[in-house]
Amino acid sequence: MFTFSEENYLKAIYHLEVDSNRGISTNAIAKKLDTKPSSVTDMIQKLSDKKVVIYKKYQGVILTEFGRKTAANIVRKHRLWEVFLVEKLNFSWDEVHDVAEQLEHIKSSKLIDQIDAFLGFPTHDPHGDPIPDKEGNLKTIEKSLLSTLSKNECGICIGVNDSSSEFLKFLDKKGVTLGKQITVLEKEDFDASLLIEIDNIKLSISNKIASNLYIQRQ
Amino acid sequence: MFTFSEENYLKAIYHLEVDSNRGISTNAIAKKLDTKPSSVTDMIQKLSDKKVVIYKKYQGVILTEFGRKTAANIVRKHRLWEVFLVEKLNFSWDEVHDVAEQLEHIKSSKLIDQIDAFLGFPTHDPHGDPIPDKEGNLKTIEKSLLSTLSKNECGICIGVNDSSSEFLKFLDKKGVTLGKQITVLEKEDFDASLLIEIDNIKLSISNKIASNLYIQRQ
DNA sequence: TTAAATTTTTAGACTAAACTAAAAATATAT
DNA sequence: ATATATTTTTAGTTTAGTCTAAAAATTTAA
Repeated sequence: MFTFSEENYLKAIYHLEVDSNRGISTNAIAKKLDTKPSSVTDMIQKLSDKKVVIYKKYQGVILTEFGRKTAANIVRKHRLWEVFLVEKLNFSWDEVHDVAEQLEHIKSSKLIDQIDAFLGFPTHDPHGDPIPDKEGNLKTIEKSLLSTLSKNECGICIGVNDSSSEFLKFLDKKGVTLGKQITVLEKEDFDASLLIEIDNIKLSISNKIASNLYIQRQ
Repeated sequence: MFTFSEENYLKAIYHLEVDSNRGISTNAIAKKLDTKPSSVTDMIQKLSDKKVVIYKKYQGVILTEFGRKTAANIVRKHRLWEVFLVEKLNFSWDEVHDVAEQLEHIKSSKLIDQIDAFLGFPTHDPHGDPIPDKEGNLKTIEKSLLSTLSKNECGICIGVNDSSSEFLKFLDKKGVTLGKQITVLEKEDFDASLLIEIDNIKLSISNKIASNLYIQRQ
């Protein structure tokens, strides 16, 4: 069994491993968790004792298979709770994160299995991120950044890259939500902004926005 | 804001105050929380600094108004989660306690308000205990122990005194659940056991059982 | 390839929440 | 009313998780 703190470290390492094939540095973990590198070194020692990471001094850490599964399970709980909050309790997608950060640490396999079933076994959370299955595997779907679509291409909004509250609120305001069909009408050479159509409404969006929205091409 | 540990102390004191009109002793709290009296003294100092209890050395503690409301709110969360687990996630009434002990510490007023609404604003938990409202008030209903009913009296099962897993499983096995109508057919002088009727089935139960079941007289 | 910059670890300290053992206060019983 | 028993508090440790400051290792750059 792991403490809340240990679980948070595992989750951070899990997320950092996604876009890195080398050991995860002490500094990177410290930045992610907003703590000090010396604290990370201490905790890593403990996680190593518990066989969830492999650690050699100055070499960074990688998750063991056991560690990866444990971390995936925490992510699974986080994302299932997010779906629950949005689908059943009328939370908006920018409100769910802090509460899910707490709920992900509740220990009860029956609880999370029942939540899973209650929600109809969802595969993705309200930000479009995939939900790991019980074994820690996740099926990814083909996704492209909106900014990579060419003129006249269209697709379905399936997720966000930046899930900050500000960005999500902005999207809500513009009527951009998961499942919406988006067509690229124009691409502006000058500033790389896009003119898109969504729900028969034309909308001009900056490249920054377009680089943070995932689309499934059609 | 309170730590999990502080919240558990508050809840223990709140429950102990129900059947006591004097200060709650260090020993009583230690027994309730399965800890040592010296640990209780330490924690009480801290709770006193935080203005949730009034404490004089060797005199026990009482909750302040603020403390009482804080504690009632934790109990409110615990009981609402219990209802949720039973009504929505198919938990049986003997499985909910441990999970609710964890869920009661989740900090989000929106979450608990939405759960409340989602459940249709229930007034009692699956063991028949009343759910405090947002202000910490609870409306009690007229309840009697089954053992106090006379021959030929009847009533509705509305709660339990002992909510141990063993007792609740026993009741399930015998078909005794909340809302069931129970009629006392016979009272045995010899051992104070009862012959009752429930769902047209006759059942003989010991005095110990009858002293742990709450009934609303009809 | 050596000096400078960066990263990482070590050492020592702090806080929260628990513990044990012993001292102090209070309650009880003859 | 005093001795005994019980309860409560104090004093000193322990562990988890964090911190700062300084030392050590590694990386980068001239």
